[in-house]
Amino acid sequence: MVTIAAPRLIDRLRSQRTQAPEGDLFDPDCPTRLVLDRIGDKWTALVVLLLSDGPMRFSELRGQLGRIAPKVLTQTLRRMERDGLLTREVFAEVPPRVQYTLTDLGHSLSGPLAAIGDWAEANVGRITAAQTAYDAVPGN
Amino acid sequence: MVTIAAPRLIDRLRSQRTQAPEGDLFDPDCPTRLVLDRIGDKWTALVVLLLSDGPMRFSELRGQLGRIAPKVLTQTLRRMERDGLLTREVFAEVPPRVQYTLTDLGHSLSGPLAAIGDWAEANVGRITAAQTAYDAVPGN
DNA sequence: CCGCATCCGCGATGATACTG
DNA sequence: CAGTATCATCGCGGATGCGG
Repeated sequence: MVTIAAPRLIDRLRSQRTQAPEGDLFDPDCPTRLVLDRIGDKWTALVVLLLSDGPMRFSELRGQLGRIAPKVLTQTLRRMERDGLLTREVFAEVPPRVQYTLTDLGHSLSGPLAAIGDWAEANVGRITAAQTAYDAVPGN
Repeated sequence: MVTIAAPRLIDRLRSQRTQAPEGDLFDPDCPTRLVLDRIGDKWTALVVLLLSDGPMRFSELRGQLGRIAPKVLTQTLRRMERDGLLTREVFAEVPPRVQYTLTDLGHSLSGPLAAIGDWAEANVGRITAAQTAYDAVPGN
């Protein structure tokens, strides 16, 4: 029933790659790997999805994420700012307010990420089922 | 110029969630988080993309991935097998041969993953540029 | 050829407490 | 409110060597 196939990446892989256009995921030395690392860290993907709806401030993000240490959230946001995924605006008010806004680059990532997220939410059941089935076999 | 938005996930987040249909990414206790962890680990995504083109054996994967320790590849493949993403077939030949094949579940993941991969390859330049720009500012 | 066993470093994550 | 500082942990990922 499932007939999705991965197109461009694999094609480029099969053909002898002489010069990657921009980046090559399968080149161990290509910084493209860094992108996957970022996406894969525990919070970046969630932050992108949250901010895709509009700017948020620190506490809002913290509340939505739940159980994230302030230090970790700061680290995540700083790294994302460095990567150009979001911008940070500090308002000299009392009480202080800091607003985080997704850049165009960040917005362009939210689409693919949402697809992954939807897939995850749709298929958790199958995965956990597969896990228990696997664990039920004595050999494993 | 970029106008992509993340749809369903956020909608579900905004509306008071009484009962998630299957899983809820923003619930800290939902195993959906595990999915992101898997995707985010260093090799799973690449393995899915490689296998989306057809079955491969251990050594082939190892060669394409480049610089992966056998132990780590084994761990990755076992975990993916447990999660129901691929199947493992051992052929009693000399020399022995072990073939890894993507399941339907695994194939259904390759689409979204390829999108992420394409995004990564297309935007590495912007990211690294943003990084050097960020690092050039004395304050950071 | 496949991959298991052992040892290990290190970065990511977290809990807690404190400050402008 | 929005962080910073400090300490502790934990498991990924890697190196190396051996076995079926």
